[in-house]
Amino acid sequence: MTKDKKQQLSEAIQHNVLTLQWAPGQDLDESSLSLQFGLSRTPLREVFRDLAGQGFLSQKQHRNTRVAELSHQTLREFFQAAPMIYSAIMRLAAENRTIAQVQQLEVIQDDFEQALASADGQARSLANHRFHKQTALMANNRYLLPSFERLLIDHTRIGQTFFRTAGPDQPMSEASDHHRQMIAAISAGEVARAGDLAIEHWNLSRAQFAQFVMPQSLDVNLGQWIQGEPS
Amino acid sequence: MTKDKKQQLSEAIQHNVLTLQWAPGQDLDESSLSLQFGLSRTPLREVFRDLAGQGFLSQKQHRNTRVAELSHQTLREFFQAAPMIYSAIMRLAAENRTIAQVQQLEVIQDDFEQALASADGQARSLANHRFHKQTALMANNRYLLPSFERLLIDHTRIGQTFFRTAGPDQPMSEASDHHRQMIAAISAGEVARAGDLAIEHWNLSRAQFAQFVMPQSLDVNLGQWIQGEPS
DNA sequence: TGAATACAGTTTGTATACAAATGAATAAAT
DNA sequence: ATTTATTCATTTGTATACAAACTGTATTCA
Repeated sequence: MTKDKKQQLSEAIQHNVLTLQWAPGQDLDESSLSLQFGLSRTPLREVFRDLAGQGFLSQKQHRNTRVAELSHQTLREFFQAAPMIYSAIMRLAAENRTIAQVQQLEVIQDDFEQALASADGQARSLANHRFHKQTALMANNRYLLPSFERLLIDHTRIGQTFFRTAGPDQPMSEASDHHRQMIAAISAGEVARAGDLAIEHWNLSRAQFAQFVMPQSLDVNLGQWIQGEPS
Repeated sequence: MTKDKKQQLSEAIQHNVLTLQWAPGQDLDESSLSLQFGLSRTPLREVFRDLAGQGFLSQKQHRNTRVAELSHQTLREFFQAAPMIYSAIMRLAAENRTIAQVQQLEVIQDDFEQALASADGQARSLANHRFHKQTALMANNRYLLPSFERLLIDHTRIGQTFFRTAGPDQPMSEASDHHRQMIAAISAGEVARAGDLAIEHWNLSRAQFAQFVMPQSLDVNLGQWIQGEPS
């Protein structure tokens, strides 16, 4: 019944990164974490390496592992890639979904709506994360997955502010509406419709990004990227 | 003067995987490799983990590390993702390239043409690999990169047969032509043109893939069909 | 005979001790 | 006073011994 310690550690780190409880660029301490989780440094470092490979952490030779940065350069790259990848994932999900996966997605969406009703920003954001992660699972494409997951990590981190501050009003319920429509399109195998919904959903997200305040207090006008280009 | 052993090991593994000297699905032996490279198992396993994260190797809990598989399912996913990603990378390369990078790309292309003139299939294939890897570097997008690199790994592995068997005739010189046109488009910052060239180049590649006729019904490792030589 | 199980050998995973590298603080020099 | 060396404490990287898990073979029992 005892869960795998490495798994626990990995999930804890992911949670802390996604919720911004660990700030972008923040240093991690091997010895304190290994003490905390009852693991020696060897397996701990393997978890670090995995998570660095997935985009949660970043590592440099002979330097301490840290939470992956979120710079203005990062955001620029984000906007260049996100619409295309999100749309592709949604189209493939509509193409390759199984019935069991659709049912699972509906359960996750129920959780998301419950979270929206609550005041818990982290719960909202993480539920949203899980929704999109499930669509990626349904897309079932090992080549697209790593890029999508990286985008989703940073999307979730940036969206934190939005989910934390906003009440369950207009834009929130609109996002939830989109999710419901996505489920319908995926379930019906409407590929083009699913792809269009991804774009639509994405355009809604753009508004959230404007509220994001850079942790390292870089005085960047996010608007310039948001107004920017589609592609 | 002594190069980094881990780096050497990593490059050797990548080389063996890309050239099919190690067949897809083939088991790796930790102790023999650690002996061979004068490294203990700890750093060796870290290299394994990195390369598994990049798509060269695959790992499962309590099972030996192996060369990443190439199944019929893999190929299906490959065809779903490749044109879009290749095209996006090429467009971004045209958008973000620096002069130094273009010059570097020209050097790589010279190498490629030299390799085509030779009879060395591995050299041809690896030179082609380096060309496309350089375009990905120029695209300068951390989100797209991991997906592109995974595609390129398998593209190179599948293309091996083509580069090994064909002489420097029609399709080969056509590929080289494409490369030259890509350099021109990227250098001139012609984004749309670069994206179109990627699609065109990709359509040429499809012909190469046709040489690999697999039994559609069997989800077998491609490796056993590919490998022609001992050792 | 055949299935299940127990055992042994091999391989993977973890802990820990030690080596190498880094960065900060201090001392020396121009 | 600023720059350049030097030292030392801290942190990262590696080697190795040991523990846990898997695989194949042999043995037992129906």
